[in-house]
Amino acid sequence: MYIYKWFVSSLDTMRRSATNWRVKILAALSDPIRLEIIEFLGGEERCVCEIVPAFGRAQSTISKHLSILNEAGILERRIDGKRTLYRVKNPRLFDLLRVVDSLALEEISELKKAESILMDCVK
Amino acid sequence: MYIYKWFVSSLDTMRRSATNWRVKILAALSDPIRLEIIEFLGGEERCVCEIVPAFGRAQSTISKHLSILNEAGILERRIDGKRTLYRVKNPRLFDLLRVVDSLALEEISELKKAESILMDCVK
DNA sequence: ATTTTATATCGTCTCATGGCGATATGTATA
DNA sequence: TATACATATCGCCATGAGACGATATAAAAT
Repeated sequence: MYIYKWFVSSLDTMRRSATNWRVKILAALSDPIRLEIIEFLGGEERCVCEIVPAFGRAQSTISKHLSILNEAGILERRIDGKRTLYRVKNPRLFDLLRVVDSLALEEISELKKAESILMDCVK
Repeated sequence: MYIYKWFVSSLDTMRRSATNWRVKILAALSDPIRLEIIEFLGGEERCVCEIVPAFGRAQSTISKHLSILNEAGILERRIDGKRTLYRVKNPRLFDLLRVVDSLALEEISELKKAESILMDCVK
């Protein structure tokens, strides 16, 4: 039953093109809580019981975010007894986030420059 | 009027944290059409009148996608006469997409492997 | 000055997503 | 076996995003 479900869903996923996978990964990353979960994990493996209290959200909410990251192949899930542990699957992800950061910082500094020019005009 | 509007909106944007900028950039990228627009542009500068017919969507739809990419700081807009030209602002973006690709390809090959194992079991 | 062309914006519809409490599932403990 | 614990899933609501036709704006051509 479980295996069947997984098999069907993975076959379904196979049918998606590489572009759709890219979208899936990027969509999984485009949420503030999910980005913070990734930062919270860093290189460590942590159980849900550690992650949930670190964010002021319902357990079901965090669980769903973790599932989204897991299904996008960003996190890896490991079950140990009654606990579930997550970790960032591929450290390349941090390279990706660093590039995003550099783009974001550039954008912010550009806006700051524009703002100060406008401020001078107003004076 | 226009400058005022832009000023207010940029101040508003300034208030967003770096994390929100990251989310904005990633959200702008997490759409198949927008990714294809970026690929279509490549390193070139193209006008909307070239982009619209390349996708089977309404002009208003493409225009909105271009605005989203522009507001996220991914594309740059230049007006020339009655035409509007767009280009990818920062070539680093392509580095980012290449990293996403490598993550996606890894995921796909992992699924293919799992699929073939399951197929063998079924035989 | 009117019309045509190029693009952005608006209003509306529908569908997807995030949030939460409640419930299900599965493991450990008493 | 009953109970507590850890986590995932379900059902619902509210909000947001994408699609599109219609309209607005603004430059170019007539």
